Amino acid sequence: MKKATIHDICDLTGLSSGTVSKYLNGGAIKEKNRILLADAIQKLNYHVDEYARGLITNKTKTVGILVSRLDNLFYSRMIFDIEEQLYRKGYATIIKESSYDIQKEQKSISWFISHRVDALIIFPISDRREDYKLLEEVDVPVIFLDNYVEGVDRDFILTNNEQISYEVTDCVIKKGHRHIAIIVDGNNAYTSNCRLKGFKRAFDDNNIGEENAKIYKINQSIDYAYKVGKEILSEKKVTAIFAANYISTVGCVYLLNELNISVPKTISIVGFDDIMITSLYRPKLTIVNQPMAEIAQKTVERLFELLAEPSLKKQVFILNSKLVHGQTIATI
Amino acid sequence: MKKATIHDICDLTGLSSGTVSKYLNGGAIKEKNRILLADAIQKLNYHVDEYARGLITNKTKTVGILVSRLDNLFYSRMIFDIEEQLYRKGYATIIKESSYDIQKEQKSISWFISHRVDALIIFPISDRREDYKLLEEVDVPVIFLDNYVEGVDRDFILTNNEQISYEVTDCVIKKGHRHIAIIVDGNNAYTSNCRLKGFKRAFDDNNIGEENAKIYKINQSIDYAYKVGKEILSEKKVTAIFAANYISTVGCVYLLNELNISVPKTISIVGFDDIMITSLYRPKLTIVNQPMAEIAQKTVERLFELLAEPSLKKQVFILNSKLVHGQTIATI
DNA sequence: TACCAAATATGAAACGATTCATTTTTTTCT
DNA sequence: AGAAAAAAATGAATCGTTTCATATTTGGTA
Repeated sequence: MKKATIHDICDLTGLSSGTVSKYLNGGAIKEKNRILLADAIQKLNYHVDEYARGLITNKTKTVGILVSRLDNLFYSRMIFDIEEQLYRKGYATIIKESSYDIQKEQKSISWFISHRVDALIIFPISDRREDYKLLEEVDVPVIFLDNYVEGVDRDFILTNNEQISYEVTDCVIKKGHRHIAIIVDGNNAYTSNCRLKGFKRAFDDNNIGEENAKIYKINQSIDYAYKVGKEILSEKKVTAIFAANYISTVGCVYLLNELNISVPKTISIVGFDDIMITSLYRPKLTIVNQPMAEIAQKTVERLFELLAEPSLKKQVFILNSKLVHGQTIATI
Repeated sequence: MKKATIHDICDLTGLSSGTVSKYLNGGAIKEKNRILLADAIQKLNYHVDEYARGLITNKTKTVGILVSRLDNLFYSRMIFDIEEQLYRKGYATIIKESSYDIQKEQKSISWFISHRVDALIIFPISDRREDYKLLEEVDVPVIFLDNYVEGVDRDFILTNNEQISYEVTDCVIKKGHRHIAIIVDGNNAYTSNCRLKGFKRAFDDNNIGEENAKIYKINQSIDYAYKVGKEILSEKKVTAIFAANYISTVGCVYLLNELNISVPKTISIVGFDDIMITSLYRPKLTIVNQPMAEIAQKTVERLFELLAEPSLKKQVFILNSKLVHGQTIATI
C-alpha cells in the first residue's frame, strides 16, 4: 500500500491539484467539494508530505535548538519553556545536542541548515568565532543563549554573570570569610570568565589578596564536580564554596549529603540555578537563580522579531539573575 | 544572496548534476574533479537541501519522539539516552511533547507522519485504541514506551509494574504496616492500574482488608502530588506512603522536607524512579528503579530491527525494575 | 597504434507539493 | 433571460535533489 498523494485525491474526487492544495491551505472551496475532499482525505488516510511542501514554499515552520547537554536540567527546563511557546505559534522544535564536542556541534549546525530550519537557537560551547563560521553565509536567524562568542554578529541573550558573582562573593566576604573556593566550568569560556571576574573583583574591592581566591575548573560532569568538591574540603583554610554553575552545585550537594557534612558549620556554600535543589536538600541552599522563564520568553520574542525582519541590527540582551538567601552561609 | 544549489556547483565546475550528486553521496569520482567539487562547495557555502533529497529518496534519517512531558526527568533522561544512540547511527531525533493533551498528541503524530520520520517512539497518554487510529494505515515503525494500549498492534516496551508494586507493598506490610497509601497517576491508565493491582494483591495475600489500602490519584503535577501528600499526612491511621511514580515521589519529598517531618519515624515512604532523589534527600529513600538505560537500549535495538524488517511480528517487552532499600521504611 | 573493458560522467525524468495566469462556473443585477 | 462581476477550479511550471540508462573517457594490452 503506497502513501497517498494529492494526485490520488484528484483521481478520487475528480478535482484538480490546485483545488486540493487550496483546500489543504484553507482557501475558498465550494461546500460540495469541501465535503468531497474531506471524505477522500479520510478514506485515503492522506497526510501532506512536508518535504514536497517545504521544497517549494521554502518555509519549514521549524526551529532548531542546539544544546550542549540535554540532561542538564538548567538547559532542559529552558528548552521546555521555549518549545511550549513555539508550539503555540505553530512551530515545531527540533532538538539536537552537542555533548560538548565541537565537531558534533558543527555537524549539528550543518544538519539544521540542510534541514532548512526557519531559525536556530544555540547554546554555544566554544568561544572561538571561527567555530561558527558556518553560520556567516547563511541567512537564517540565530539566537545564542547562555554564552557569548566574541566577533559573532548575532543576537545573544545572557545574564549579568559578573555582577551576580560579585554580589555573591561580596556577601560571603562580608560575613567574614577570607578563604573562598569557586568552581566554574572549564568549557563554558565566556560565561565562566565573567563569573570569575566578578569573584575576583569582590576580593579586590574588599582588599583581600587574590591568593585567597581558590579557583577550580570542572568539565560538565557531576562526578567531576563531586571530586573537586572533595579536594576543596581537604583544603583546610577554605571556609566557603561558591559552586558557580548548576552541575557543580548538584555535585557539591551530593557530596555534602554523602559525607554528612554539617552545613554551614563545617563549610558554607552558595549554589547556582535552583532546579529541584532547595526543595530537596536541607538546609536550604543560598543560591543564584537565573531568570529561566524570562530567558525563554525573550528568546521566543526576539526569534519572531527576526523572522519578521531578518536584517534587524544584532543585539546582546542581558537579563538579571537573583541571589536567593537560604541558610548555608555561616557568619564568622 | 541566494542559497547555492547543485546547479550552481555545475556551473562553477562544468560537471553535471549526476556527478555532483555522486560526489555528495560518496561515489567514485576522479581525483581532479573531487578537488574541483570540494572547492566549489566551500566557495559557494553549499549545503544539501534535505527537503529536496528527502522528497526523492523517501528516507529522512529522522526518528520522532513523542513524550508526555519533557520536564519529567524520568522521561528526559531516557530520551537523552535514546537520542545519543540514534545519533551514533546517523539518525536525527525530533522531540515533541503532548503535555497530556490528547489533541496535541494526535496533532504531533500527524506532524511526524507528514514530516516522514523513519520511525516513531511514543510515550502514550491514552489507553484508548482509537486515539492511535491515525497510525493504523501508516507503515512507519512505531514503538510505544512506558504504557500499554489494548488493541494496538505495535511494539511496546514496559516494565514489570504489577510485580514490583507487589514486592514493595509486601515488604512494607511485612514490616508491620497495616494502613498504607499509594499515589498513582490518574492519566497513566494502564501502568497505573498495574501498580494498583500489585498493591492490592499484596493486601489480599497478606489477608489485610483492602479498606486499609488508601488510593490517591494525581495528575502529572508536582504541586498536586504535594497537596495529596499533605492530605495523606492528615489521615492519622496511615503509617506508610507508596509514591508510585516519579512526580509523586518528588512531590512527597518536597513536602516532607518543607514540613520537617521525621522519616521514617512519623511516616514511612517508598518512591519510584531515583533521579537525583537519593543523592539529594536524607534519609536515603527506599525506591523502585526502572531500568532506564536498558529501556533506551532495547528501544533503539528494536527500532533498528523494525527499520530493517518492518513486517516483524509485534511484541511486548517487559523489563525488570529493582527495589533499592534505603532507610525510609520503619519497622513497627 | 588500435582495441577493449572498466571507470566515470551525463542529463532527462521523477519525487509531491504550491503557484498563478487562465478558464469555467456561479451569482447578481437589470 | 442575459450580461457582467465575482467566485472557484484548472493545470503546467516549479522547487532541488537522486536515479539510471546511456555516453564518454581512461589506461592497460596486443
